[in-house]
Amino acid sequence: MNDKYYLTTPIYYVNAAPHIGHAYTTMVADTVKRFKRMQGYNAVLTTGSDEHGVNVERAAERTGKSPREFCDVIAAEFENQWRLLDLGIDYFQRTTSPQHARVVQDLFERCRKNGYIYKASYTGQYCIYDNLYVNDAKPGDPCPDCGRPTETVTEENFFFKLSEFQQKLLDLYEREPLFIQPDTRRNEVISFVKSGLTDLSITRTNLKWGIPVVGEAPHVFYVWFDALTTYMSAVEGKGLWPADLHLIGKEIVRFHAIYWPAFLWAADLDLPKRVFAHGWLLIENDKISKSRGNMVRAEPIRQVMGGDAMRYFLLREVVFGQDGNFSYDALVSRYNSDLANGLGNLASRTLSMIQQYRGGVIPWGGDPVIANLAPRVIAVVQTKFDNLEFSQGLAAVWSLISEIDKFIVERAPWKLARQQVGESQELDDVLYTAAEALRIVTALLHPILPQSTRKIWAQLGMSEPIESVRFSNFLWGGLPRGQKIGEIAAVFPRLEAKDVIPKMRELEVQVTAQQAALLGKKPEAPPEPVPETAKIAIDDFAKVDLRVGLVLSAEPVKGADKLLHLKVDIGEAEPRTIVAGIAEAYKPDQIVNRKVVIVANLQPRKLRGLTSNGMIVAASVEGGKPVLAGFHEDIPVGARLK
RNA sequence: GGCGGCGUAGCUCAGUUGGUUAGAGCGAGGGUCUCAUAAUCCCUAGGUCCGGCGUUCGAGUCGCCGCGCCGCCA
Repeated sequence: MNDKYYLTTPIYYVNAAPHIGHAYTTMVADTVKRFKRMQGYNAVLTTGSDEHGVNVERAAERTGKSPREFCDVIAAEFENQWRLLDLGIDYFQRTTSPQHARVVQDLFERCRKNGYIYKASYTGQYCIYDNLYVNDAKPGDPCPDCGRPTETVTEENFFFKLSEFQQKLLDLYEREPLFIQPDTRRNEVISFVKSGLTDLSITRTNLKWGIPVVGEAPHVFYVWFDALTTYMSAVEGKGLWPADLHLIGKEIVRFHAIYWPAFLWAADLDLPKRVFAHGWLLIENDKISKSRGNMVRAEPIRQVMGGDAMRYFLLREVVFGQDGNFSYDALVSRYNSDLANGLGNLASRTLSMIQQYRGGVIPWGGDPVIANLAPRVIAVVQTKFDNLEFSQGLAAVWSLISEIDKFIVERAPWKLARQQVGESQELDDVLYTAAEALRIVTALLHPILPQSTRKIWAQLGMSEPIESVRFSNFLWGGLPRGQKIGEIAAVFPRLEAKDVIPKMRELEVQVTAQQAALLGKKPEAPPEPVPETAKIAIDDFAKVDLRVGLVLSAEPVKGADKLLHLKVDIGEAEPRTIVAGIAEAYKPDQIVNRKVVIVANLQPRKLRGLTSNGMIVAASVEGGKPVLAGFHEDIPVGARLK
């Protein structure tokens, strides 16, 4: 088979540096590409950057660069991110490429020749940030999407006769249910189109940073006519159009499912086969946004846990098409339970038994149970991945891993090795079955885990590169007998959340600062690193004896600027001696006679020769002075906090 | 306000065209093996399937009403 499979990601707008949301789409695209290649397709992947528009002009101005220079920097940042993540990008198309401009102009001419373009005057409210006209808005109204003020625009535009395509679009959705997926998006699109389509303004005269309309200066193409066309211009003359799959985010469904097919029809060009809109990645159940300070980048995760860990998490944990939640906790937890304990440990135990019991040479044998199960899993994975149901496909692979682990325990090869010295067909059967199943699992996971499966493949001693595996000849028994295994090393070492998460957070701050500099933004205060504290049970809390205390006396501690020596009555026979690090915030007379909160069962500790029997509770922010906890209503000394 | 979707064990979710004791993974508790990354394997969770009414011999699974959340549109 030598059929082509052409897929795309959206082209990313260069007003922001790449974050995990961009990486998500692009990694999924890379996964699909690798999977399609395993099916024998000549799979080709395009991504790129959307570089025109007022926003970019303004952003460039802020950095003192020309728009072109500014775009060069940010586009390079995206390309570099994809290279670091080892994503198989075949074409990186920039809307500022001259070759792209030609294709856009050609598309326009075709539409015009066919009578779908006309000139008209337009006055309306327009949001320059979202590149959207705001229907029914009055001057001064805010943009319903971003809340920023809209601008009043009056100009002569070229319009596209979108209204003529209403029925044709509805017929398309009816005839090709897969054209726009998942179903919720499809329903939205259908109901939108049914409600009626108005013609679309596709040029601007008040914009300089864009592709000129030939012979119609000062008209310049405006966002969607320009941006969507990259999917074609990237592969112009390569025989790859139409695209087999456009992967997009749910926020741009309308443009891909309505505008794009209409443009292509108007120009007598072929339509893409399939548009799939995924959901948003939420961080702690919140939309990713700079203002919320919850930005997560791919780079810290890649550096600390590896790109494969991130890919696995996103494809397994998030149902593709729905919104999904990202958290470092969940990432580490998935990594340990599935990759380290599951796949990694299976590889480790299998290979090390072959090493110990058979001198590192894979014996010949078999077991019908696993041998029969494996082809079924291969079939399921193909179906699920074809439907972009990655989490379900992965669940199927892990069900096989679990069966293999079970099989190994039932047969107890370590016992066979002890009982039957030397040759033993039964032991050979178990070892071959485990190794062959590992080979199958490894190859199946290659689209998801390209780097680590390459390592396991080498440890199995396979001579052909894993990239050359094809489903067409991917059968049980393909592991050659007598093959010498490679050097064994843990592919997914267990990771401790408490070590790894702070490391990623630290890198996150660094990367954020670097990118801010790149975008010419003044270094903002680093987003408050919200410490992620582990959840505790109520019993844990009950261990802490918190009491209401009255400060009887306070005096400075000699030789210590920060410490106060306090006597605090907490309802016991004798007042407690407590040494507190609050001298910079409170003078002794400010604190005497105040009711405070005391940790009464803290281990005594010696400070500057004084023994402190407890701790005073205060709140503080990084670099700020402590503020004592207190009460608004009166409460007797000695009362317990619970 | 209109249209659509969702609400199932602590967490994340499966639950086909309505049918015997409602499932999986993770987490938690107990046990086992020892090849392995303190990994694996086995056992254990008794959850008003958002609430109410209805259709039916029988509803998590259909209908209506209500509550809550979300998406698209206005």
